[in-house]
Amino acid sequence: MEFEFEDRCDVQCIHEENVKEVRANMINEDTARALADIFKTLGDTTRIKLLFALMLNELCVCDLAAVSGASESAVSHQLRILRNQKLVKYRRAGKIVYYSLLDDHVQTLFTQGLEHVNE
Amino acid sequence: MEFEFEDRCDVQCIHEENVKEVRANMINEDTARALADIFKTLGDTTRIKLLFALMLNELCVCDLAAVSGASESAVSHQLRILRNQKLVKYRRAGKIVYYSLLDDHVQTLFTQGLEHVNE
DNA sequence: TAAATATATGAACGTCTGTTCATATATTTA
DNA sequence: TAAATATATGAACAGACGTTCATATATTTA
Repeated sequence: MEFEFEDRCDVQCIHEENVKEVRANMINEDTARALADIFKTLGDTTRIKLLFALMLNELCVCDLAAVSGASESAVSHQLRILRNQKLVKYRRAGKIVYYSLLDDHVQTLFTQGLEHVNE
Repeated sequence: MEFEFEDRCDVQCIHEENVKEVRANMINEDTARALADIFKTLGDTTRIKLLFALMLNELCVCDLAAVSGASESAVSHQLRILRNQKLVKYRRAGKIVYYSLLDDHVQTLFTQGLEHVNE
């Protein structure tokens, strides 16, 4: 009884038609989260620099630290995040690990992002 | 004296040629930050849902709360962030404020992002 | 096999972020 | 003008995040 009308919205201003239609075509929870996760990964200055550097060349962790200005430990931590998001791949050559972009999605996203910035 | 050799890197593994070339073409600090800021803005599930809903229709705050599942207050806070990043615009009609996408950059970025997700 | 080197990782710490709750503002309606 | 409605905003709080420092792992070299 307490929640007899729980399915009725107490807000008056809703445009039912619009809401109904949007709801029917709405992005689902998982997709929204996956999308947010990629953008979240791209939403950090250090990672932006790492990815931008890798757009120019395959580089080892030391090199990445040098060009990004972050410590090697910080870079290593961030590279793990980029690996988990399947944004970079790596190959080991002795003691050294070389990182590179996994595909060209990053390039495309950067270009689109910069287009938004430059306006 | 203390920092007599401060410009010499104590790391041995650096590939000088690569680093030099990458440094010369590196993204600058401000651009990296601006880029990170957009992606950071897109890196939240609630904001993803709001933007996705607005891709489908112009909507008021109440409607956005209804379709996103967030409270009206939370939506209002997030809309401010989207406004600041110039991702959405709004028009007032009496008591009601209608929001819509400012341009189609969001659409493009979403599409690219989803392409990365679906692989 | 021991030392050196390159990278990775866990814990700790301060900062940032998103939500909630209370309240303020703006507009309409009675 | 007072009450109601739609939205906005500030403070507070919990949780997430990025860095640092110490340490572990992997590989090479002596």
